[in-house]
Amino acid sequence: MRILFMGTPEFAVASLKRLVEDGHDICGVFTQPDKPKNRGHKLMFSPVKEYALAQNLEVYQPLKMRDGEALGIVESLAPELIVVAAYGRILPEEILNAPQYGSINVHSSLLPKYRGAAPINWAILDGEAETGVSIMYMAKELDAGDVILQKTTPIGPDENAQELTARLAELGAEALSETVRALADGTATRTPQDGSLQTYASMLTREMSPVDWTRTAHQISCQVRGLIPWPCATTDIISGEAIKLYAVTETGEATDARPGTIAAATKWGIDIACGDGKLLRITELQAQGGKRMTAAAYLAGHPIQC
RNA sequence: CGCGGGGUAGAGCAGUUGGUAGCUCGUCGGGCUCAUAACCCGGAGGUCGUAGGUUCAAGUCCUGCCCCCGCAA
Repeated sequence: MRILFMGTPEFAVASLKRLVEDGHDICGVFTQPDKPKNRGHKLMFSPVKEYALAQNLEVYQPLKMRDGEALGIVESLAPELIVVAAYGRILPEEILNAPQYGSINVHSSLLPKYRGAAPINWAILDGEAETGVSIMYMAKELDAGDVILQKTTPIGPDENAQELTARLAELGAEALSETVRALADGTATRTPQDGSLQTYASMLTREMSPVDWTRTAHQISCQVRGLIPWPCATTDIISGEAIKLYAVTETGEATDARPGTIAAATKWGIDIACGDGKLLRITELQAQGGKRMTAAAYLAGHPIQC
């Protein structure tokens, strides 16, 4: 099939890669304009652009979607289908409806739950037991289109958002592959979303970082895992300054220590008392100016007396 | 030239007013123990990121470069 792909971050690369490997004719790739990133304001290509260039695909980076230029490109490319995966822009209906098969989106949640910008993170933050991917038609309203195919996967007890994102990228690519095949066969179905069940996954912010140790060990674990790799959960009870928490485990051990106090600091990690009287063990962290390291390594240079 | 922090033993850190480097862990050897990522004793291991400069003397002051981290985007 002749497909126009739109996507930006690493998550989208898996889907584009799968379409290429499935032998589809990728007539063009839309991705966000190069922006000054990182220190020194270096101009960085998006992961999708890097991959597309390596595959000798035509890359387009329109600044605006509604000034007619983008539509002009779409019409000239004449795709049979548009596939969008984390493109990061709202597309006007003229573009969505241009291809004969329409436009479909790879979304990393089980719609109608977690519409919006950070579905993977919120699934973990909320302590969901499972999540998944949805392939749906794109509608005017964000992430509200009819669903074609969904795939479900359990969330591991120690899995963080970064790891889950990588898995869902693959799962999404798989679902996308099947969907495109079904569309071509004419066997694809479409199921309207039950709007009454929708939830919204808003963007993450720094304000979500500080850990409130009066919450339960499990809730805090979800917070830590859900905010990886950004903005990360932080706490200042270890050194007085904000330290990012990268990995924790629920030991299940009970403690009578006051929430937010360090119960133990060993080579296995730093155990902190939580609001439900259980211990949460910090196993990986990052101090200011430092690199991410194990709790044991941190303790070697920052002895804690408790 | 966006802002700031940092590069010292395998890892994490300290290093005072400039006088040839210490700590914790690991590692190696020995001991103890039914046993232990436990404990005791002993040892090895560093051209202090790199290139110059100032100085009788620089990890410690000055300059260029490389790399890392955070913020911001």
